[in-house]
Amino acid sequence: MAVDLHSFYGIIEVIMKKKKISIKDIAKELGVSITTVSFIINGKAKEKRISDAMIKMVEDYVAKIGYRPNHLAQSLRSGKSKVIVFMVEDISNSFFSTIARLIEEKAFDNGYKIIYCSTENEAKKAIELIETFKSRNVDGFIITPTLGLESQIKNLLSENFGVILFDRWIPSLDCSHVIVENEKSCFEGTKHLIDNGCKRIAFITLESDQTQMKDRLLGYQRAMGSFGLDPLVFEEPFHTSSEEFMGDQIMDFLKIHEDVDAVFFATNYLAFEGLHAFRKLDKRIPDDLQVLSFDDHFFFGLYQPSISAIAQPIELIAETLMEGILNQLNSKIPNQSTRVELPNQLIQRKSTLKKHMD
Amino acid sequence: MAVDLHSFYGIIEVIMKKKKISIKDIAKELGVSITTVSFIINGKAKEKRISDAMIKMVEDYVAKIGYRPNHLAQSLRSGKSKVIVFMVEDISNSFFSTIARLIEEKAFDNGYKIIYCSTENEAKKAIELIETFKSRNVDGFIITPTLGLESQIKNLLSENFGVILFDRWIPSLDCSHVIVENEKSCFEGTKHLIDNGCKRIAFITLESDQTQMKDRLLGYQRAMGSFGLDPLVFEEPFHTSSEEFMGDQIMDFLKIHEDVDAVFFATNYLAFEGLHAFRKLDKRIPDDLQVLSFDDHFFFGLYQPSISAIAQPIELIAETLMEGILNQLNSKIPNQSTRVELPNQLIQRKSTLKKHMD
DNA sequence: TTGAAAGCGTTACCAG
DNA sequence: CTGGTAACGCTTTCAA
Repeated sequence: MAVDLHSFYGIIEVIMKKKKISIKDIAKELGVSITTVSFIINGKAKEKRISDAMIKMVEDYVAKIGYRPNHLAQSLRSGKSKVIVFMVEDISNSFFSTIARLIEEKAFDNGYKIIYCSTENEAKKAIELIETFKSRNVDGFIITPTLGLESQIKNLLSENFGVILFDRWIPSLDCSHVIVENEKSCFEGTKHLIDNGCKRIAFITLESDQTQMKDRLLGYQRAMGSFGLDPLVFEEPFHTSSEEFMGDQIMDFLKIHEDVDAVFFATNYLAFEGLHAFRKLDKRIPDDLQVLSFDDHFFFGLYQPSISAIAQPIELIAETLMEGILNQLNSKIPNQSTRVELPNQLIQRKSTLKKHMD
Repeated sequence: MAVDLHSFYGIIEVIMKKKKISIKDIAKELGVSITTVSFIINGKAKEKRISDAMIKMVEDYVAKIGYRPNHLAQSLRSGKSKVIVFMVEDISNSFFSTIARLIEEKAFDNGYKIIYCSTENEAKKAIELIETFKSRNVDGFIITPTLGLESQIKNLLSENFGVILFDRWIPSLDCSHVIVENEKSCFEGTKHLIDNGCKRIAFITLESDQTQMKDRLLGYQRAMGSFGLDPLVFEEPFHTSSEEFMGDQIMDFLKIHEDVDAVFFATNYLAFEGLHAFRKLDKRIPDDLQVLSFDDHFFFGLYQPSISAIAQPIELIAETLMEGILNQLNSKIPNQSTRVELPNQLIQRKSTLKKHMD
C-alpha cells in the first residue's frame, strides 16, 4: 500500500494534535496561492474579482478543516488587534464590573474584544499594564486614571491609540473623558438633607486627589455654604477593608461629633463601613441619623431601612464610552478630545426623610 | 549643513511619534548584530559568553531609549505568551472577582499576566472566547466550565494548553479541577438547621445541571433523609436580576408552603432575592424563619439580622489554582489530571439559632 | 564571542 | 483574476 509522505505527516500531525493549519497549508493543499486564500478568507474575494469556483473551493475547505486565523500574526502584520483594554481601579467593584459587561456587549457587536484589568490605584501597576498591552498592539484604552499616569497617557495619545478616560479625568491633559455631574449631584444631595430639616450634616469621603472625589466634596461644601451651615468633613485616610475594623474610623469620628444628624457618604463602600459603625453606636436611621450615599448599590435597596443614594447612569456611561472610543478608532483624523458629563439621579429611600416640625 | 538621510528619518519619526524602536534599530544604531542584542536583552549574555563591554553598551542604550520588546512578535516566534486566561461565569460576582485578584498577584510574581473574561454561562460565548485566546497563543486557561464546553476543553488538553477547572467540573472529562466540598458542607449546613430545631427546611437553588449545584442539593437531601425529614426543594428556573421582580418567585413558593421554618439557599444571590421576599411577606428572621446561605458575602455580616453562611476558602482556592496551572505550564510531561476538593466553613450568625424548647 | 539567516502566520504591494 | 514575495519584530540554530 502506498502512503505518500505528505499524508504520512498529516497522520502524524493528527495523532500529535499539535500542528495548526495555516493559510499556507490550505494554499498548498488546494494548489492555489497564499494570496488568493488570504483574500477569500478576508472577504475581499469580490473586490479582487476572484472566480466563484475558486471562492467556493477555498471556503468549503476552510470550513471543513475548521481553519482559524492566527490573531497574533494578523496583529503583528496589520498593527491592529481589535482589542480594547478596559482598565479600572478595581474590577470587583460592581460599578466597574457592570460597566465592563455593558461595554463588552457593544464591543462584541462591533467586532472588538475587551480585556479588563485592575490598577488597584497603583500607578506602577497601571504603567506596567499599559506597556504590556501596547506591546501587544491593542487598539484602544478605556481608563480610570490613577495619579501619576499623566505622561503614560500623553504617550498613548501621541502614539495614536484610542484613549478615553472615565469616572475621573486629568485636568492637565487634553484627553477625552466621560464623567458624571459630581458636584451638581452632591449639591442636590446635600440640599435634600437640608430640606429634610438636617442641620449638622457630615460628609465622609476618602483622602483622595481624584477629580471625582474633589468635585463631590465641592458640591457638598457649596450647598452647606449657601444655606449658611458649617461643613463637617471626614476624610478617611486608608480604606481598610478588613471586616474586623470596618467602620472603626467612622465610629471614632461620630463619637467626637455627637450632634451630627445626617451623613452623606462620597462613595458606597464608605457607606457600608458607616452602616457598620451606626450599628455599633446604636444609631437609628433615619431618626437619629439620616443617611445618603453617592453611587447606588443593590444592597441599599435591600438594607433595612433602605438607603437613599445618588445613582450614576451606568448604561449611559457605557454607551458613551463605546461610542467615543469607536469614533476614535474609526476616524483617520487625529483625536479630537471630547468631554461628556452625564447627569445622576437621586434615589430616595427610607434613610432620608422630611423631619416633622415640632 | 549636512543632515544624512538616516538622521532625517529619525527626526521625522520623532515628530510623528509613530516609529517604535525595534531590536533591529538598536543593532543598527550600535553597529552590532541583532542576535547579540537579543541575547543580551533576554539575559542570555553570560550563557553566550558575550563580552562585558558589549553587554554594558547594549544595556545602557536599551535603558536610555526605553526599549520595550514587542510581545506579539515574541509570542509568534516562541509560541508562548506568558498569559493565562481566567474565564468565569461572571466576573462581577464578588466570589470570582476576589479570586481573580488573588490569582493575578500570584501570576504576576511568576511572570504571568492574567486576562479575565465572563462567559455569562453561554457556551457559545465561551467557545468564541477560547478560540480567540487560542489564536493569541495564551499559555493556559482557568475555567468555570459551562455546559457544552466538553469538546472545546478536550481540544485544549490535547493541544497541550494548561487547563484547570474550578467551582465545578466536567465528570466525563479527565481534566484537573479545584472544587469545594459542596455536598459535605450542605449536609452539615442542613444538619445545623435541624439541630436548631427546624423541621420544615426548604432548599432554594437554581435549575442547573452544574456539578456544584447538584452536589449542594445532594448534601441537603442526604441530611434531610438521614434525619427522617421530607425534603422541600425549589429550583428557580431563571435568574431574573431585575430589582423589580427580585424575590417574586421565592415569595410565591413561600406563600404555598406556609409551614416552612428554615430556608437554605444554594448560592448567595438567591439569598438576596430571598431576603427581599421575606421582607415583603413580613417574615421575621430567625423567629419565623431561619436562614442559611451557601457562599458567604460581606453583606451577610452587615444585614440585620446578620445571615449565617457557608464560606468557601477563597484564598486557598486561588493558591491551589495557580499552583496547579504553573505546574502544568512548567513541566514537560503531559498533563496529569489532578483533583482537589477544599473544605468550607460554616459561619454562624444571627439568622440561625437554637430554638428554645417549649 | 559574534553574526547571518531561517522562520513564526499574516497582509498587501506589485507583477503578470 | 491570481501568484510571488517582502515585510511585521522577534528567537534560535548554525557557522564563523
